[in-house]
Amino acid sequence: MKGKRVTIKDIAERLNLSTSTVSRALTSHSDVKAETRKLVTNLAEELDYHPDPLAVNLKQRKTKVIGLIIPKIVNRFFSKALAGIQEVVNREGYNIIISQSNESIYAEKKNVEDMLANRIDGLLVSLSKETMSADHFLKVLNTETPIVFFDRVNEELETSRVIIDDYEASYKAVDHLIEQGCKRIAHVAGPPNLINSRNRLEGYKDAIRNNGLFLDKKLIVFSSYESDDVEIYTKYFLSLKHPPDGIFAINDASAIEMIHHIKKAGFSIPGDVAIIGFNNEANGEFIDPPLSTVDSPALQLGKSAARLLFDHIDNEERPATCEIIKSRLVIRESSLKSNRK
Amino acid sequence: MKGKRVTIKDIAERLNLSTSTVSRALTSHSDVKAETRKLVTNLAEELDYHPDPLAVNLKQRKTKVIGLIIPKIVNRFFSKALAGIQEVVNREGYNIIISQSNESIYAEKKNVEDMLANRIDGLLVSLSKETMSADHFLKVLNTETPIVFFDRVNEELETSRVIIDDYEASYKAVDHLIEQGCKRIAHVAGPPNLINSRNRLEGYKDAIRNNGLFLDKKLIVFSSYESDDVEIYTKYFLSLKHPPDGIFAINDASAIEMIHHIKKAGFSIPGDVAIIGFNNEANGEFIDPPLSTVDSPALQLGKSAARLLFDHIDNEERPATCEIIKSRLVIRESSLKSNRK
DNA sequence: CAGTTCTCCGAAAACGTTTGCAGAAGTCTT
DNA sequence: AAGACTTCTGCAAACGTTTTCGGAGAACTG
Repeated sequence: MKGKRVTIKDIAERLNLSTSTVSRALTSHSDVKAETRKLVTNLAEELDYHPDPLAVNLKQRKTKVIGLIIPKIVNRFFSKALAGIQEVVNREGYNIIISQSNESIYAEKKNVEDMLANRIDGLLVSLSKETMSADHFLKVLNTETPIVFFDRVNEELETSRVIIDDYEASYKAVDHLIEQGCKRIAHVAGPPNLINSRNRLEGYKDAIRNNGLFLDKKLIVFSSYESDDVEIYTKYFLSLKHPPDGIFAINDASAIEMIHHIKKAGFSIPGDVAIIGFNNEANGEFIDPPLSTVDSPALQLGKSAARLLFDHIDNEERPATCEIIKSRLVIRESSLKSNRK
Repeated sequence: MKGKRVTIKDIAERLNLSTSTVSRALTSHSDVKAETRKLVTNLAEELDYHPDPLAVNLKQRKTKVIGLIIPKIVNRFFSKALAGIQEVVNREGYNIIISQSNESIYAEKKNVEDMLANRIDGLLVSLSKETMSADHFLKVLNTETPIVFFDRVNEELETSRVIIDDYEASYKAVDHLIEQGCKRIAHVAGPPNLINSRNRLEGYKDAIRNNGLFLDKKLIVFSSYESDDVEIYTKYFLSLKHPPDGIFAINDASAIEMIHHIKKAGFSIPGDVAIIGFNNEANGEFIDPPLSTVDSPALQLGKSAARLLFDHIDNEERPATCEIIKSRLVIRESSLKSNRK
């Protein structure tokens, strides 16, 4: 006995009304007598009526679905952002269709195509590490579907975006390391085509220079986010004639792994080399030594991005804006050389 | 110039055909001359025609959406499962609507209601830690919507489920600890209403007993998955007259935090107490000492659950089954007392 | 060549809503 | 008391498909 959904027609028949009146009574849109409205809403309640989203959407020419393209769900940063997005999206009665680029530009393009074939009402995206140009998003824009980029954003397109204060965060982190007495600070940078990697790199450079230290290009490496990456550049750092006495890593996972390798090589942390990570991931607090890091509010980032997207969906004329979420330095022991803890 | 979607009618007009013929030509369903089919498909290709999923779904009485209810997205285990689910769901051309119970039975019930109001074609769920009974899922079953439980499953309902081999995994982990010479092994168990917690507890108990050790109830604590939890029960263990010399934890996060507290209290790992975690999360490999754990294949779990769900969607008569995914012991240093590394 | 079977295609209904238009009451104005 | 508003409601079209039914013509059968 397949639950036989209650339709608007059922209500109309039982009340001797037309479907139009019932519809109007329910959507509270236009004029219908208070009395009949009461009648309708009561019966609807009683029968546990829910309008069929399929029919409504077809009529309204909306899918009530927003697309999300991220590099990797399992990346904690993105799953946190997803949680934030999901919160506001659900509150709006929308659904999300997720797809992962897996850091591949090829997959990203394919995802965009799929999103377009389905009909989505809006698109949220954080670019893959391989993405250089944003041409594949032009098609989406042509259909008047709003896009909001977050974290790994694009700057060519006339779209809204929300990012964290990468430059400042980076500057503050490096500044802190210098305050602790570090003279040779290494930086593990992200893929250089990502704007946030570049911003962090700039923050790093400026902090070094403004403090009168020597900016040694040998102390900068670019992470490819590959798994065997970390061991390689850690060993590289340690093999230098003048190894770094401080490291600003691309993320906590990288920092934690570096600590492991450095300790194994017989150096002490933070004594020989101080380390600070990025993202404030779960385990950083409990490793040895506890990891200093930058708390990047991924959840809030997701929420803001989603809200911004709905702004655009609700108001076609809304001009594109850029929102910046403030991060926060979290100092633990891995970066504390001085004893004034 | 809002992209003016190409419809089946446009094709029909340009070819002087009826919409029905075009539809048939495209769906390759029934009889239409090869020649006209060619004509239609070519033009469709040329115009970049995509059937409007909204209309198709309304007609087909399907939403092409499956619901997913999990405790927390940011929990790495679940985000991995989500990645697996997402993979097969997307391949089937379905979308996912996600909701989190946040470990609350109240939220879980609400989520189920929402899923029902939207129309979903299937439901994937992993229960909250508070869930005792599964009555709130009966409504779903009444609408003939298939449900598949995974990991944190329900046993009352006549539904398919996929789990990991909790009992065996637990047994093997504890067995390993005993092999290493542990005599007093503690167990951090999960909420006792979750079947997988109970299975692991049983595995633990049997391993203890079958090896002729004394099963000390004082060495069993139940985790509530709250964040301040770990410190409390770690201190409890250490305060015992006869503290444990081995611990089998509920998950890696807990194990890592315990290691932190135990080291801080002046004990050595694995010397004084050996530890093994669960889930094989990212950082376990690089902490000090590297964490032994049980690798639980969340991705595969998600994939299997999703595939099972589609089996049910495609075939209403499919009987409910239970699939068990094998886990694997990952031995690192945190559990190695003997030197035969 | 009349009857039968096939092959292909079109008309129209259907899925469950929303909405423009118009008409039926009722109320107000003068 | 008749016109002019209001206020409420119903009809029917529409959203873009799929699908049932039946019909036209071609091709075969005897």
